[in-house]
Amino acid sequence: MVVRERKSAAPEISEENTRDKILSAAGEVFAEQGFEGATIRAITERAGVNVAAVNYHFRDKAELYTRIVLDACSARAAWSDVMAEAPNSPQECLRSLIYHFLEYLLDPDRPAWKKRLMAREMANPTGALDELVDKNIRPFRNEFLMPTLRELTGDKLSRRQLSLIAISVMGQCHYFLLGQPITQRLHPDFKIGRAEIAEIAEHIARFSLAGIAELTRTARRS
Amino acid sequence: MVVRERKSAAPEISEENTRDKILSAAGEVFAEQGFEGATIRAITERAGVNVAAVNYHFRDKAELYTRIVLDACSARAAWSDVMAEAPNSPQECLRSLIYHFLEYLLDPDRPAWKKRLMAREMANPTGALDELVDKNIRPFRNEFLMPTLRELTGDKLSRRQLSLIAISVMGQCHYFLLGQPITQRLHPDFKIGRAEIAEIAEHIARFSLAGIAELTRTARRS
Amino acid sequence: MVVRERKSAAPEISEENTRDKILSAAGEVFAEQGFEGATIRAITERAGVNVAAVNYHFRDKAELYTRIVLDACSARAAWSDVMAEAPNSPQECLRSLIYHFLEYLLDPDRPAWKKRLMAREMANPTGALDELVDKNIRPFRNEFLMPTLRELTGDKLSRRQLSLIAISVMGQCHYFLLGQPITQRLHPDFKIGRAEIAEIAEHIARFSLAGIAELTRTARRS
Amino acid sequence: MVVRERKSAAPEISEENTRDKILSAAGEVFAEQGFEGATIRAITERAGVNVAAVNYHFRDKAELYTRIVLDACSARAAWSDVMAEAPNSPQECLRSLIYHFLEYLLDPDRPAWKKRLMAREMANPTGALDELVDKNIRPFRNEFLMPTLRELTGDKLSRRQLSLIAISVMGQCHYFLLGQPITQRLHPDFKIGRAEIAEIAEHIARFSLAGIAELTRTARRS
DNA sequence: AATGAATGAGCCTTCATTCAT
DNA sequence: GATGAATGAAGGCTCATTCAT
Repeated sequence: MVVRERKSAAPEISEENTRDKILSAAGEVFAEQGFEGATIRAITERAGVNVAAVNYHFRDKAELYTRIVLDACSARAAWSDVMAEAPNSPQECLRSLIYHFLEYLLDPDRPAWKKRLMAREMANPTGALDELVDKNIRPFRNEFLMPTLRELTGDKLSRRQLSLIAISVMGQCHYFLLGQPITQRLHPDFKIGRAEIAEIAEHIARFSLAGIAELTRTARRS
Repeated sequence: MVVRERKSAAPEISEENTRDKILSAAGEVFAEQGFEGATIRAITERAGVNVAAVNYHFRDKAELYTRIVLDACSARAAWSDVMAEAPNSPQECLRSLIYHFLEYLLDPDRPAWKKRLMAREMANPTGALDELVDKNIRPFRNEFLMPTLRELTGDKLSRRQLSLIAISVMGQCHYFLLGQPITQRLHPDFKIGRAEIAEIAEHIARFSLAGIAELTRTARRS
Repeated sequence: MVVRERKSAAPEISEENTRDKILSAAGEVFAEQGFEGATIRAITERAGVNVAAVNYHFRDKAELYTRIVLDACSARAAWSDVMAEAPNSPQECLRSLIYHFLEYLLDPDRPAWKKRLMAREMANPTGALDELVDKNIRPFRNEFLMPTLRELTGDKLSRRQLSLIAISVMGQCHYFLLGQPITQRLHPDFKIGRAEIAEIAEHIARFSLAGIAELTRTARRS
Repeated sequence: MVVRERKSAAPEISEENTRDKILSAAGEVFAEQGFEGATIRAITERAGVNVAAVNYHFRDKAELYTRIVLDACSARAAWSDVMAEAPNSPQECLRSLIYHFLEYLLDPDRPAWKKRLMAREMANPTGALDELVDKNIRPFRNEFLMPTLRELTGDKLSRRQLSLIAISVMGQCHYFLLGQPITQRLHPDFKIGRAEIAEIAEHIARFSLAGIAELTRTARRS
């Protein structure tokens, strides 16, 4: 379809090579259609390359998919860097954690298909999820969220209760990504931009801090 | 379309008719493989019936899928019936709502594939989600959850704030279904039985009531 | 779509490429079985190529059929070229027209299946007939036959009468193609070769010129 | 679809039985779609009967088709009856023959699908044509048309020439049936009712009588 | 006589992949 | 590195037919 003519002897720098063109196109298509629904032809056509190119550059359709999902789900930066300037108070710390976790999930600067793909992978794991959890989610929980929660609750709560609280916090955040098909239907005019992320983070933080405080208070009584 | 009455004198328990055999088999296959991944042949083979049977009893692969998803996602009873014995205090009412919503999502008596399928459809909508939201989710939110939240907060909060609270509540619940692939990886020994549903519901209720109270209190001050 | 150039040094005569193999085979099969009766498998098997080849080179079974029918029905050359050396007298002109029209329909050098296919399409239109009429039949009638008839009749006859005469002339010719199943049964030993075409054309010409003259004469009297 | 209730104990006379309903419906469907294109389901649905009824009353789809084609192609009455009042002059006789042959082919009182089916069978014989030719066409030609032509031409013409004349006459007539797809495209507003049949017959008669006379005259000279 | 359910064969099409260049 | 052509394996669906009632 799209014929490209090489006119200059010197290879043009701005011209994406076939491999990259495939990666971009495949990300969108996989995000829209899922692994089974996407076809190699749809990908190569959108990329403007030959059908055989996928099998040439990547071994497989599956191989290409894995490569793309892993890239889409990898964190921007290590949590420790993001959290560097975290304030002293555990309340502020949780607020910051929630904000950055939300931003990790919903960052409007990231191409939409990456978020879509991550949501897809979370609901329907194909193997990339293990790596995603190991590299991003579990460190966030174990090294940042849980310590903060412990600090907030003293040693009043059992591990089980702490876990439930962690789930409550992360669940509220994740829901904005995973539950999007539902929330979009319930609130059709609810858009998520940079401002909304801040608003939502503030809401979740206050909501959760109150819940944590309450659970801690009642635990003290028992 | 196809109405069937069993009039045979001897009640044959183990004998299913073709239509039902297809429904059972298709549910599992769709849950395992998704709509695109499932093949009619896989379904009919597992059901032990002819390939053409799907086309005869249901019009389409898509029609069969829709029928199954809607059935898998439909609430056992109308929310109004479930809520009949709801107590007077709005706090208890919210507690009850959360419990029943969680039970709707996680009911251990339901075959596992139904929950899997519901999660799949929510993360990866195919058209059946619209009906699912219209019939189950939206009524729950608009006719039960929101009124209770309004009662709990008086008229102190804006619609936006109420919506965020509703999302926080539903998000915590939904996360136990949608986020299962993640929670299973984070807490490998976390099983969800009848007892856990009660425990989780109680946790979410207390956590959320505190959050609601706090947001209401701070709103009053302004 | 698919442009192909043979650049190989050795002119391989017997080797056809896949596309051409399909065209040959499909022509015969369609002529024998009709569009509905023919199966892609029958075509590809006879062509000795893969089933998917039809879909690759032509989009559809329907597309392939259309392509073949249009090719089978297209005149060897434009009528204007054929008529270049037409003589001056309108009588001779009509004679020539009839001959060339008959030759277009019955040309013994054309593979028999092309004629069969043309007859089939004329009796059982599938959409290709529209184009066939527009490109071949209507120009012949409007630009060549009708002017000649007008010249032969002066302005003595109404449009309706001229149309009927045109139908009489074309009907006699067409009948040798369309009515072949009947004429073969009535005259089993009636073969149509190059000589017969000339004989038939001469017959139709003399028969028709007399009819035209008679109709013109009686019209003059009124 | 169409549920029919038997209310009266006595079988109603006006109610077509299943067999007849199939015959009516099948005629139309076969005429529209051809043998291969028609489906048993289309027929039984139009007839308002069960799918299995065709195989029950007729053995086959093929059997049903044959039955219908034979019926559609059978002549209304024997030619000898139709020709009873034929006038003495051979000219008038030919005129009458042409009219009745045209009427046989185009009779507006006959359901349109019968004509369509006959045309289909003539262009694309499936076996019923043999009987059609034997019973209707050949007798017309041999016992009525040829004798009249012989009378008109004396013994001036060879058998071959007489045959060609017969073909010219019958071809003009047949073309109004077989060539309808073409004539409709060339003359979109050309309808064939009872009046047109008379007009066409008169035209063909005068046209042909002149042709015959001319061929006879020139033959005499040689 | 008539029917709803069920069947197996087969059709068109599409897909991921490979081959020759 | 990159491509157009070609392939075999299914896949969804439809069809004529038969079975049990």
